[in-house]
Amino acid sequence: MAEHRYDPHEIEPRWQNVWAEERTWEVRNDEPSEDRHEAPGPGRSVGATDLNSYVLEMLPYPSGEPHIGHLKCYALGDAIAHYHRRLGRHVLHPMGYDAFGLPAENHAIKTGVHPRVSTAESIASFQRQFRSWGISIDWSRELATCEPEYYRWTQWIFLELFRAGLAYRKDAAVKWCPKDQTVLANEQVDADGHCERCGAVVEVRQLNQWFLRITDYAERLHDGLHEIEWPEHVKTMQRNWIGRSEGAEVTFRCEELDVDYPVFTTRPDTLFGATFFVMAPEHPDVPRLAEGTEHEQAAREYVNRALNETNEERGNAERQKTGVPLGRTVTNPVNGEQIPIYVADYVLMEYGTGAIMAVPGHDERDHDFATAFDLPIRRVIEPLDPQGDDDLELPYTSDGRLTNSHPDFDGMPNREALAAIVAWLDREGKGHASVNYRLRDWLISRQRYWGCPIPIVNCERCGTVGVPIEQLPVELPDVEDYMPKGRSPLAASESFLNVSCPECGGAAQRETDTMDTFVDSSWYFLRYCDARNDQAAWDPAALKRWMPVDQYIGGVEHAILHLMYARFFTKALADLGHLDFQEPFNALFTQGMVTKDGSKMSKSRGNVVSPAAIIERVGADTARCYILFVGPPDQDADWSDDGVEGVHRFLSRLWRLSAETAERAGGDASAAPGLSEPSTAGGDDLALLRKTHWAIDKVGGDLRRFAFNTAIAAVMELLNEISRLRESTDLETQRFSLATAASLLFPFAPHVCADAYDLLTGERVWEQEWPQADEAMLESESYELVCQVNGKVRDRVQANADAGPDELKDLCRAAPNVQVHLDGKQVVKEVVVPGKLVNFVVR
RNA sequence: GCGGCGGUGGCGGAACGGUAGACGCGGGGCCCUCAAAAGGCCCUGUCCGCAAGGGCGUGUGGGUUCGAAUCCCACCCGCCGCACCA
Repeated sequence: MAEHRYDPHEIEPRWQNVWAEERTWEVRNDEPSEDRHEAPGPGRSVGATDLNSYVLEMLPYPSGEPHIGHLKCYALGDAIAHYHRRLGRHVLHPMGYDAFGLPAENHAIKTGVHPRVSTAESIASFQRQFRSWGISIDWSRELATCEPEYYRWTQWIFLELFRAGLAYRKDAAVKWCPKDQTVLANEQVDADGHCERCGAVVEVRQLNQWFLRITDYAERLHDGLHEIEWPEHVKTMQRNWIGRSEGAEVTFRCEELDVDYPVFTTRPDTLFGATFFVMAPEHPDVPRLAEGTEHEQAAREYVNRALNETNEERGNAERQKTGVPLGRTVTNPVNGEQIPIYVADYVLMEYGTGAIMAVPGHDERDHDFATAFDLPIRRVIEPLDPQGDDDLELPYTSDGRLTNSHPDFDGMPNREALAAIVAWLDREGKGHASVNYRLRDWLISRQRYWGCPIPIVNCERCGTVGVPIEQLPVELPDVEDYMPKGRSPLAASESFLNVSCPECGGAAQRETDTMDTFVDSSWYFLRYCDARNDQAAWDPAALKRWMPVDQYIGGVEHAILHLMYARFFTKALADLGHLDFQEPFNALFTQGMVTKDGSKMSKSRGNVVSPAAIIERVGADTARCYILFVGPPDQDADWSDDGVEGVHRFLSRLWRLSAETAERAGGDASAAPGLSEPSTAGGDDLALLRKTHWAIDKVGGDLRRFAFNTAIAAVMELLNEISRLRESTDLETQRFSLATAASLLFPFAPHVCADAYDLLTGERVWEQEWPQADEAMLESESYELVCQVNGKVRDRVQANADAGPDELKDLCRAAPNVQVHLDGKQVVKEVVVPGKLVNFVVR
């Protein structure tokens, strides 16, 4: 017998070539929506709407080479895509590149290579590696967000939003990174006020910026979470980010200046306890209020200091409260009291109205401030049933009943009083119930080169004018100097900058900011559906066929931003009549990180595992299989080179046994192709067939719940059994079991399984229906009955599958070691679980 | 502080309320070999015992149950997200 040796470096390219040449994984938009398999098996009732499936992994940011996290993500998605195909569905499984953005540009600045060039190189490297991994991508739909064919439609979407009033420009205090020389989105600044990318301390600047009105969608983004199958923690993060609070808007009036100041509060029940009023340093009325008072100078100095503070300093709740009185008062609308106005940095301009009513008796922050400034603290809620000294002290933030408020409300439970007070305010025209959100509008302007140009022309006569659709794309000019200098490098290109106004034809200038890259990735999943369309962003029929995405896969790091923005775009585009669905991703799976020696891989730690090196050593199948085998895919997994060897041994054994078995069967599988299950069997043959059906059942179930690690373990068990029963089973039984093992493992290790299946049957495993477990084969005629006494296992005996409870009890009672523990005792209860166990409770 | 997730052998991890530790790694022993590599077979939670068998075991303490890693209560520890959001 010839020596059979598993050689992934021969096997993998060979099958990759077949798939590339035959364009196996391409799907068409005009294929009839019917089952791909001629004869759907029993239980294969895939509904009409289920016949198309869209499996999508988050598109990679091409920088350098793919890392191990990419391997995990695409190994995961590929397994799902293959499984869906084998269930008879058409599967859209595309790939693209999120190719604009700061990292590419920074890298370019460092190395002197133009971002267009370095990005193209990275993309080429990603393509090469993805192909070497053998992932089943429809390459005909490949895209990169930096291509004019793509960003033409990014610009079109921007203009649609602009026309709908959802893209607007305003002066705003924005976060400015002095190192990257650009404005940052709130989300790109960490909690301590550092630039997320370079770590520099962020400053504040006033600039005229483009925003997208995501706040209009706060409520729908919040409520829409109910209808999608996402991990609970991701939904929670999104809810926290949206930050919905119910409360009331209450108007406080400054009589001296004749101005109303509405505030938002979640606690209108504590209104009678408001003893002062605080404005944020950024509040536009602060200078005006202080003007002419003895505090004018102090207020100005305080505001200046506060504006120059970093978020790190300002965000610290622990530090002593600071502030300055403005020398004015406002009227508390519920009791007419005049309460002093302060300016203090613990109040944020971005949230609510930038001003608050302060209730030191029932809010910790207000209490801190009142203590520091010796302001009155009034209790207006008392505990119903004081639990300890804490309840009798202020601030008291729990529920209770009203006191010191007003005869109409005193004594009322505070929740009830809250509603009653809001109703009263409403009647009096002094306030109303209100919902407030933490979410802010999305700042998309970037003073950077490597991004999608904002398709706007600024005309002195006509104002802000959108570029007409037929003039799109506004191409990114090929400038020499793309170093950021505080304004966009695009402004340096005269030919780009100076245009004639699309409306009046007069001299005008282009907008020179580019868009945040999150804009590019907020709609790419739509473009895949119709990636080569040069007449429109998509044909609605194509979206109807594929959208929404059935299964989206990616890292948790995108739990908030990317996923929120994509949802926002979907809702906005639906409102504009371009889409007929509200949520882009029906189901989401978030994969865990791959670590090395327990910590995150990084160049500085020197613990980076390169996918290319692993594949060079053991092949793509092993690498893919290992990363899915090592643990549940949603959890972090530690990379172990020894563990990889174990999986390599397993695949090696699968292939070797298949090759040997095929040879013993005559090596003419292709002459008589096909696979059928041996019909009559007994003894070990039956045992092996049973194990095979057990594995079919197990792997299918595990795939449906993303338990890839146990699915692979089940195939390992099956292979161990095949190997163990090698000498005592028929060749046909072995052939059937091995081919089934290859078939079940194909979604994880496609090359070796395609090869093994071909050797054994002469057929293409990816064209085969997913195996069906035979119910009858899942049950055997006897099983091991567990015999317990007082819940402890004392013996095990063979029982017939059809034995009744009495028979089982007798069997158990007769077991030798059970008798020992029953001896001299009285049985007070007998528990029988047919198919499992018998438990005698004795005294 | 708030919210979420988790804690099981030497390690990664399995276990619809029903045999804890599947599968893999690591370790030990053996076979094949002149030798090695590769491969194959067996053992491997822990303590007592020659063995049969028994005791103890899923972060801690309680509870529910014939039976708890699993359900409930309290607590400890770890990770992640948010955090002066009125």
